[in-house]
Amino acid sequence: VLLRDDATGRRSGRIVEVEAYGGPEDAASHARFGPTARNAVMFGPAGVAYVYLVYGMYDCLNVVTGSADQASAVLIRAVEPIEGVALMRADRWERAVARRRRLLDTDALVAARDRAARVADDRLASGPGAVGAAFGLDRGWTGTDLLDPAGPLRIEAPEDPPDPRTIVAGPRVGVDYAGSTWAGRPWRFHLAGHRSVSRPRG
DNA sequence: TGAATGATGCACT
DNA sequence: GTGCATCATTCAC
Repeated sequence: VLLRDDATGRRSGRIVEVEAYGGPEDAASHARFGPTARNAVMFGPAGVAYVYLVYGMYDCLNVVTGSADQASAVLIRAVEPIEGVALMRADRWERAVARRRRLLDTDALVAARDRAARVADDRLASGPGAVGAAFGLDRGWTGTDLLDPAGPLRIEAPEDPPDPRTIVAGPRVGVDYAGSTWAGRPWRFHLAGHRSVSRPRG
């Protein structure tokens, strides 16, 4: 369960989709160029957040895993909202407006807001960029200890863990640039048929 | 129902 | 200068 609990309120959700990224040897990983200013936390202790900006507008949350020399991480790709749905929806909408501030006149804004309001609660955090938006995260959260039971952003074990047989493995999304060997590794994991998964058919 | 596309900031070569 | 661990919208069928 991913949980944000701070002055902004409390929001939580079940993690239903992730991707594993290896260290420098993994051609799809941000660690592939070795340590840099952006990925430095990947080369540190496990359990801390690594948030990066992708395509100039989406903040994506990773959990650093393994030892410092392994420099591996897990991308949180989708969450099923449990608490704080209204907060998630508000933050998501706020970002959508910021993203399109130059494009929309009043009528288009109203139409976009109506469409956004129709997005099902189940799908507010269905995708790595959507997780970042729903939980109000940005790169400033990089370095946060996600295992601190009193921290503002953390990961906890669910009371009802999923049956391992319902977990599906498949290739990672959007990493074709890494070449077939690495792009083909089945390192994306999601709950079979879950409504909050980013690509139910993937 | 699915493919194509534009938006947008920055890490990296 | 190139291209990205994405998403929402538009347009084709």
